[in-house]
Amino acid sequence: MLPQKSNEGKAITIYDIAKEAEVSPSTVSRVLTNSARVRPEKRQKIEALIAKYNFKPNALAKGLADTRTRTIGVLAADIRNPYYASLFVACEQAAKEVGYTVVLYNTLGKTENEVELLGKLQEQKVDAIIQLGGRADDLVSSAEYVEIINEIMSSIPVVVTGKLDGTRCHAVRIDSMKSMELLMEHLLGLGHRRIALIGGRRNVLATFEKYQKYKLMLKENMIAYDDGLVAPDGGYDFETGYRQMNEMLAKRTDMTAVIAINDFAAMGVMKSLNEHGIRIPEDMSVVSYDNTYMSEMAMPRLTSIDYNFGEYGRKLIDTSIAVIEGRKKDNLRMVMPAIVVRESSGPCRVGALGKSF
Amino acid sequence: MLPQKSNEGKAITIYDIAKEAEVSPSTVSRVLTNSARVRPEKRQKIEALIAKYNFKPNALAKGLADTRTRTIGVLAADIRNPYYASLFVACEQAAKEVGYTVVLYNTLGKTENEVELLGKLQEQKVDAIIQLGGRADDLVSSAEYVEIINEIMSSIPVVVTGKLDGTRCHAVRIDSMKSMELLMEHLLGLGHRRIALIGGRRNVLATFEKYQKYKLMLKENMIAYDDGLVAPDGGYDFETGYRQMNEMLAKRTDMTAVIAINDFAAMGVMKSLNEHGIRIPEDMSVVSYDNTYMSEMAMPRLTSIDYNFGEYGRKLIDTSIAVIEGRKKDNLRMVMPAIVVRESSGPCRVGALGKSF
DNA sequence: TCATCATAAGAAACCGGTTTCAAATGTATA
DNA sequence: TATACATTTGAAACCGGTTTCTTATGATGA
Repeated sequence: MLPQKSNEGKAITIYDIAKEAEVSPSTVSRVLTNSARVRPEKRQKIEALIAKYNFKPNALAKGLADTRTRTIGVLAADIRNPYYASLFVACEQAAKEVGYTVVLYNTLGKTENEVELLGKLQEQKVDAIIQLGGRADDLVSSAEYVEIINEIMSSIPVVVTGKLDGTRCHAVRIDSMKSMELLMEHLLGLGHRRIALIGGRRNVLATFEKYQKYKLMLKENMIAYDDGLVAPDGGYDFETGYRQMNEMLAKRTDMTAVIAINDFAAMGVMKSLNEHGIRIPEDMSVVSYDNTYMSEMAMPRLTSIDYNFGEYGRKLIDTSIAVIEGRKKDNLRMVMPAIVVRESSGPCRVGALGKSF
Repeated sequence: MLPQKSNEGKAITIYDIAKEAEVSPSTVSRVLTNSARVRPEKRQKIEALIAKYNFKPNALAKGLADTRTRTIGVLAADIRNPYYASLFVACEQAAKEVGYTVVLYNTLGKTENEVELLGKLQEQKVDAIIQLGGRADDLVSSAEYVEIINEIMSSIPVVVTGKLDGTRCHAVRIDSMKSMELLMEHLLGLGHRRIALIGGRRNVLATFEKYQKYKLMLKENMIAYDDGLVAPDGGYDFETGYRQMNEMLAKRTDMTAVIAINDFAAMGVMKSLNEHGIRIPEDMSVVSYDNTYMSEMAMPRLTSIDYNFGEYGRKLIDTSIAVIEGRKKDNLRMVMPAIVVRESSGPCRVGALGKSF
């Protein structure tokens, strides 16, 4: 019943347009890409037909001919994590602004997926690859992995959020040292001296750096490093935060503040504290990293480190394109974190005397 | 220093392999696609070269030649929402199992983005498009939108999670009626009779159906419908849950249970209740939809409706491929919800007498 | 009016695969 | 050994664009 468009089944091509406009395909292409002048009357006729048929040039053919797809592949550890989701959306937005498209694949934390998906991105001839998390965030990466990345980099530039010694790939990183400095300054300023660290694995670069900075700042403030306040390596999830807080509370209760490795872990920490009848922030301050929407939803709302995803995404895309176009860029760019203070952190209520509960 | 692979700069092609193996490109293609028999010794030689160079056939060229890309485009409302993220990951997994790839675009809830991205998917010659949320979930869709979808459907099948009257597109939907039935049965069984509804917009099909079922079940249980217990149209976010609960509590406090439209809204509801000193579940039961990770993190943990994302994703992909391959399939498939009971819902402690706080 | 030069547009090659068609090779049968 | 038939294989066309090269057209100046 609907008025049938003439693109019955098969999609229409540049040749169809050319025929109807009585010009050669080359001319249609020139109008499409605006790569050369075309006599106004022909241009108009062609543009009218493009509009009439809602013609969309085949991106596959375009990519084949161009050897440039204007597509950037993004490999994320897990898009269900709001941290990566936010960063991905930021990349998507930034890419759009400069006429690029991003395609996303999830590695789900498995190295074999990572390798397989890198291969898929190569097949698809993306112009660059951005790695969000994954193996490239490790403190030291395996020789095999480095070799794989190096082979890919012989044809496609790779940008990571960590670092990859032994490769020439570019990196955009958050200044983890600075982020720990912000939290520690905040807590020390509130009078806290026994500060616990919950969640994370120190074989991840960003976590390692935080740990280092934590120790450094203790020393600078004449506070003895206390290994019992640092939870052993764990994960970055709710369960880890909950379990590690429980375990620590079973051994001691003299800390007055907790730094959780991210919002997920912080939620677990808060649940544990809650179940122990420990009030936040009166009895214990809780702060975290990432400032996802969970920071706002927590009760009380969480003091957290914000990364400015918009800027982060823009820098990732920007760097990728700079490398694609062969413009030289510094191999490492930093994103500056900021602290967002909310109600989960408050003045230390404990004297030098001891615990309050 | 690394031993240089011979794919200096340019990626190697089927022709390079053919030349070195002293066969024609056709033969290499046959080995690649396993589409015809090839003499074992040649096959072996070719396979050795493919491995040696880690050769990856150009997906663009493949797609051009095949007019089949084995790619399904997914248009999600917002991947930062764990609901869509989980569903997307489920699709990704299901697609992988059947040799397909999915590509994701975010509409961020804007119709103009949706239209633009649909166009991009057409350009990329995806074999099918899956819409997660967006305009296709509306109770009634605009004529222009229907026309756009119809035009796309003349070349690419579209599968939606809502419904689209006036198009022939397939749908995979959650049985919203059933999901409300499960929650109501649960609450009624616990003795609740004044049950509030928070969050959501009734111009969204799934929300409308829940509302209808809510009214129906009240009637079946001889409970008078009370408009004051149903919050006006709002959003699906934390802020809406918080605000609407606050507003309702300002007017009345006689309800004993709240059904939130999703976990985000439920978190807002819980915050509001918390600030009013209303205990969960002793004073008020709270239940919700989606069963995302927030259900587990809430304090107390949330009773929520689980959708089995794995199954949902599989059905979406399955339907898409069935349509691509021209196998007839029922136009509508359902996903059955289940209730996960946790600590946020408990027996109604209020007699017919009145409120408890 | 004719030579000169800039501009516009078409023909054809190319990107890297797949597939059809026909030819070549090999095997089985008479 | 000749014939028929099944396997393998290569040549060439094709998918739908872009781009180089060449030619045709139009404008400018002498």
